[in-house]
This record gives sequence, C-alpha cells and structure tokens, in this order.
Amino acid sequence: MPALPPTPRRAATLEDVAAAAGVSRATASRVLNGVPTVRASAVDAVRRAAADLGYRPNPAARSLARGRHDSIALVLTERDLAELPHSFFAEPLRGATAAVTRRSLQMVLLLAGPDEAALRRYLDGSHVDGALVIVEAHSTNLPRLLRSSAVPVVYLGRPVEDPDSHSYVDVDNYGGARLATAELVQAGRRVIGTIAGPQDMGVAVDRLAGWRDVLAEHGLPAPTPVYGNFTADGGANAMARLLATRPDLDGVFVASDLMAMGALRVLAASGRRVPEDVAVIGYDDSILARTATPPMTSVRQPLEEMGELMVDVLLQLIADPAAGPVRRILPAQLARRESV
Amino acid sequence: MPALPPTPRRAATLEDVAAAAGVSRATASRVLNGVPTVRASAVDAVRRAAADLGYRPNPAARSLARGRHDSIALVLTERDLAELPHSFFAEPLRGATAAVTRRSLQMVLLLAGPDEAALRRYLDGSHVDGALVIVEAHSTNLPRLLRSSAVPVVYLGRPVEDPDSHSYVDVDNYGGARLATAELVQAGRRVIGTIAGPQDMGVAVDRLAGWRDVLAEHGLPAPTPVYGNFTADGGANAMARLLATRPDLDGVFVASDLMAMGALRVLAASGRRVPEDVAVIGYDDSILARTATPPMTSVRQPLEEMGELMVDVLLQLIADPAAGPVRRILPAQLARRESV
DNA sequence: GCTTTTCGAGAGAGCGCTCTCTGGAGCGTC
DNA sequence: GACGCTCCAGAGAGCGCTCTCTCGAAAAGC
Repeated sequence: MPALPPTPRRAATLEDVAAAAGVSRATASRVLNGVPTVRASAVDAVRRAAADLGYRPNPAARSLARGRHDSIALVLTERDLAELPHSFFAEPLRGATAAVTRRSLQMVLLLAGPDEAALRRYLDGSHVDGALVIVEAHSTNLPRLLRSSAVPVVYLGRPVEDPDSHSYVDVDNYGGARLATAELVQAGRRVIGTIAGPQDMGVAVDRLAGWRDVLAEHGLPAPTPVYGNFTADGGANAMARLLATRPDLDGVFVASDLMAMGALRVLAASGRRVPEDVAVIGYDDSILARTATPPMTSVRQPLEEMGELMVDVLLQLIADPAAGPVRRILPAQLARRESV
Repeated sequence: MPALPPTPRRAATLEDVAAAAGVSRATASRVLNGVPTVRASAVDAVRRAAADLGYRPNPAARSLARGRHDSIALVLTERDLAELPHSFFAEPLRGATAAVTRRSLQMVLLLAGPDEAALRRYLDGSHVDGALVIVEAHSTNLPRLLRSSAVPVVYLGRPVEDPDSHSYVDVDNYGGARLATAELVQAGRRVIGTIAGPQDMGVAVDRLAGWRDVLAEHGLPAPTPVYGNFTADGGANAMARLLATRPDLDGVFVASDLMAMGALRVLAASGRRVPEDVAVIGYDDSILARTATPPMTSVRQPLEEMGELMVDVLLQLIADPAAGPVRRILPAQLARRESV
C-alpha cells in the first residue's frame, strides 16, 4: 500500500479564510478590501485567519472580477537598452518602480522590438492599466502608434511629433544648458564652444538655444556650433572640428556625457589640459562623468524623480482618462566636479 | 431624450468569436490553442472571426482557469540598479526579455527593496511561474530567503552560500582572468600586477586565481595583489598602493572596468602612459572600457546570452521542478582595444 | 407596541477562459 | 443490419474573486 500522498499544499483561497473565520466569503472579501461596514469581531477573525493560513489573494481572479489589473507596462526599446548611457533608463526605472511598489501595483516589462505594432496590440489586449514609455524620443514612432490606444500612456521626454496630444514628463533642457554655460562664463572662460546634438531632436535644439542665449546675454561671441550624434566617436569628431576652427577655445559645453568622453580624448591628444586649458561640461551626469579623467562637471536631470512623477501622472490618467494630456517639466541641476 | 450612449466598445470575448464563427466556445478555444482535432472549416471560421473582432484572449481569465501565469519575475535590487555598471544588468535583461518575448510570456519587474521578505511573499503569492534574480551576489541574502519558495528561481552568477542548492547561470571567471593575463604576457609584459576584488566574493577569488596561475605557468613572479571594492575610488587607491610597491610595473589586470577607471586616473597622474609604460586590462567590457582614454581592453562576459540561458533554465525548472538545481557556466572572451 | 430606518452580512451571479465529460455522426466489421 | 470505433464538438463545471441584491435583526421613531 503506497504511503499517503503529502497534503497537496494548495494555496489558501478566500473561501478557506472565510470558513476559518466563520464568516461568508463576501465578508472576508470586505475585510481584506477595507470595507468599513463590518463588525469588529469579524474583522479580527478574518485578519487572523488570513495570517494563519498565509493567505494571498489570487491576482488573476481579482483582475478578472474587477476588470482592472493593478499593473502597468514599462516600455523600453532594445536599442536604447543597448546604447543609452546607464542612467538614462536605470534612474527613471528606479523612480517608477519605487512609486509603483509603494502603491502595491506591479510593473510589467515590455521590450519594444522591431515590430512596434505588436506593442500596440499588447496594450490593447487588456493586460495592463496603462503604460510608461522610456525610449529615446527620436528613435521611434511609438507615440504615433500608441495614440488612441486602449490605455493611457505617459512618455519620458517630450515626443517630437505633435507633443501637445501626448502626456509626458520632461526636464528643462534649455534651462540645463543655461546653467552649464553660465558656469563656464562665471569661471572666466571667454571662448566657449558647444558640441550640440542632432537638430532633429527637440532636446538638442533646446540645449543649443540655452548655450547661445547665455553667451548673448553676456556679450560673448558664439563660436560656430559643431554637431555630434550623441556617440563618443561623434563627440571626438566634433571636438576636432571645433579645435580646428577655434584653437583658442577655453571652454566647451557638450550636449551629452557620451559625446564629452570623445571630446576629452581629443583634447588630451591635442595636448590640452582639462580644466587648465579648456573647461568641459557634459550633460546627463552619468557614470561616465563621474569616472572620467578628470571627473567631469555635468548637467544633472532629476531622472529618478521623473520616473516617480510619470507614475503619478499615469495613475491620474487611469483614474480619469478624460483628464487630457498632462505635461510636467522639471528643472535641471548642475553637478560640479573638476573639469571646470 | 438623451442620445443613445456610444457602443460600449467592450473587448471581444471568446464567446463573441465563437458566436461569429458559428461554433461553441469550447471549439473556439481549441482552435486558438492549436488543438488539432478540429475540422478545417471550423478552424478557418474561428481564425477569421478572431481577426475580424480583434480578439485578444484575456490573460487574467486564462491564468485563472489554467492555474499558470505565463509570466516570470525579474528581480533586481535598487542598490544594484543605482550602482552597477551599465552592462551588468542591461545585457542580461535584454537577453532574458528577448527570450521571454519569443515564447510570448511576460516579464514582471520586481525591485527588491530593503524588505526582502516581501519579495518572498510575493513569489509565494502565485503571481508568476518563476523568477530570475539579477543582483550582485554578495549584497543580498535573497538566495537564503528564496530557498524553497513556491516557484523556481534562477540566479545570475553563483550564489555565495551553498551554491549547490541553487540554480544559476554563471560565466567562467577563472578562465576570463587567464585570458587577460595571458594577453599581457603575450604582449611582452613582465611585471604584471592585479587589482583584485573583495575576497569574500566568489567572482573576485576566481579572477585572482586565474591571474596567479597564468603567471606561475610562465615562470613570472607575481607581485603582491592589491584589493579594491569594485568602485572607481577603490581602484584608484589600489593602483596607488600597487605603484608604491612595484614602481617597475608594466602591466595590470584589474578585476572590473569601474576599478580600472580609477586605476587609469592614477596612472595618468603618475605620468605613466597607457599602454606604452603600463598595459591595462579591465573586466566586464562595459561602456566604461569602450569610452576610456585610451579605449581599454577588457574581458567580456556573454551577459546577453546568459540572460537567455537563464530563461531556458527557468522554463525547464517550471516544467519539471524536480529537475533539481541546474548549473550552467559560459566561457568569457577578450575584447581587444588599445590599452595593451 | 408597531412601523420605519439603519446596519451588517449572506447568497449568488458573474468576470472570460480551460478542460473534462458526454454524445452524435460516420465508418468499418462480422 | 446491429455493434463497436474513431472523430469532432457541445455542455457545463469550475478557477478565485468582487459586488450587487437581499434580508434579518437591532435601533429609532411615532
């Protein structure tokens, strides 16, 4: 005769809790959901029974019954994950996850691959209550695709096309560039160039404008800007071109840390010392800035805070989809190090 | 009289599809799940109806009925997300997500905060079918906590304690260190030091052993190793100490790129050129290595592949939990650049 | 003392799907 | 021609929870 099989260790259900507490399933549900119209002794009994049985509500059943999911999607692209500097998605991710956890929601990770339409289908397929999109704005047409999707969507950064019809959380790029340029001026630099990003990106346009305006306000001449593509090599090329035009350069504002790494390499190769001969300020305050030689001053974006704010905005939209596009712009800061 | 309310645009259910196709719900379900015993004409009708109605199965209902979730958890820690070099989680994440998507599962992101027990409760709470843990091994006691959790767990990297009772995917750290050291020997270096990691981490122990063994095999003396804590500043301190003991150093193997950044800074400050005076090899092949001045040779771990493999292993364990701990070790490679 | 109101809680109908059970055709067999 | 098979497909019972409906009992009102 075979030994008795071990107790199947089925997870406790609400039914079990109700039975153990001597109340109906409905009452147990009320207690666990904080409905106030329950006699105190019943509340205690249910709480105790739930604890004793190690009861955890089955989220699938709950979601089915409620028609809500208590989970939101986080959309990243494979490309960005591979190429973006560390902080760009790690920090917002951290902020968003913290905010989501605090509200006991869960976050589903979605990697948008080449087939972005699949993503739209997924979002319309009633899996999540809303979506957070953290991708490089210009590298995607997600905003176009997701417009009028079944669930609300919040973007990190202003979408390039038709920004007014989307909800987003952004940082003040113009202000950040002003901060950096003003710092260089304050340090006594007089020939302050810039390595700007591609001008089909709003971010890059704003940063260029901030640099230009501060120079103008101080009556300083603006060297012709050079452009990079937000890569290290692009930054190196741009720096070489800038030095060719303005060998007397004594300061440079670079629109990203990654480009600044290339720029530092070229400055070193040309025999110039940083900051003695040329002061450099990057943008992003990424790990690259912190570990550069010398550690580099850089414009810091409140990325983690942005992630949290994205969740706030998304929940607001989930609660009231008609609240229309919500836009929030946060100020940039300057992380001062030894390159100025 | 109020206008008729707009059609509620309720999502199509299986019932709707079945009705449109003129079959029962059961048959529609069969078609959509690829059960072969269905007449061809019915298959067509159901497929067409599903397409017409834009039918997407409700995952909550499916999960409830099947008792499976088709989703796995990805566990990261806040700390790691903040401090680890870019590639350390981005690449495995990418590999894992790709593998998960390919099998049309979904990935739920879990940030393990200070309260790691909450994580255990979550995993036992029947939300996911299994978990992937991508955290710095020594910074956590997750393995202890998650042992005998309700669902299978696969770790990136060998857990420090009691590794034999856990499933993991790791890379051959000893072999990677051998690769790097052999490269330095081959380049004609004769005084080859190492900046090792904390010796309470298995990874660091293995890397140190690889370096030592290769030197011994070539009959080269091994300078006393110096230790860093896997930070840039730690690497800088270690480098300074190493130079103090062995001013004649002409090669150094550093157990992480981040520490190598600090080392490069100190080498530059001491007036030594890389690679002319001292050759440097890092570990991780992160963006730091690629953007360093000069671009640095580094040991590359197949992190993306590891992420994919983790998913394979996890699915295998979900299918057969009794398959016992599964261990997989992948070989390291060398990414050659200009620092040797 | 009887009716009305309020409060607390049970019954039970779903939510959308899966999957077992059952049964009707259509075919071959003796 | 009765019987047994195989092949398809419908009926319907859940999966675990929420939430409306309903109702008894206690409190309040006249």
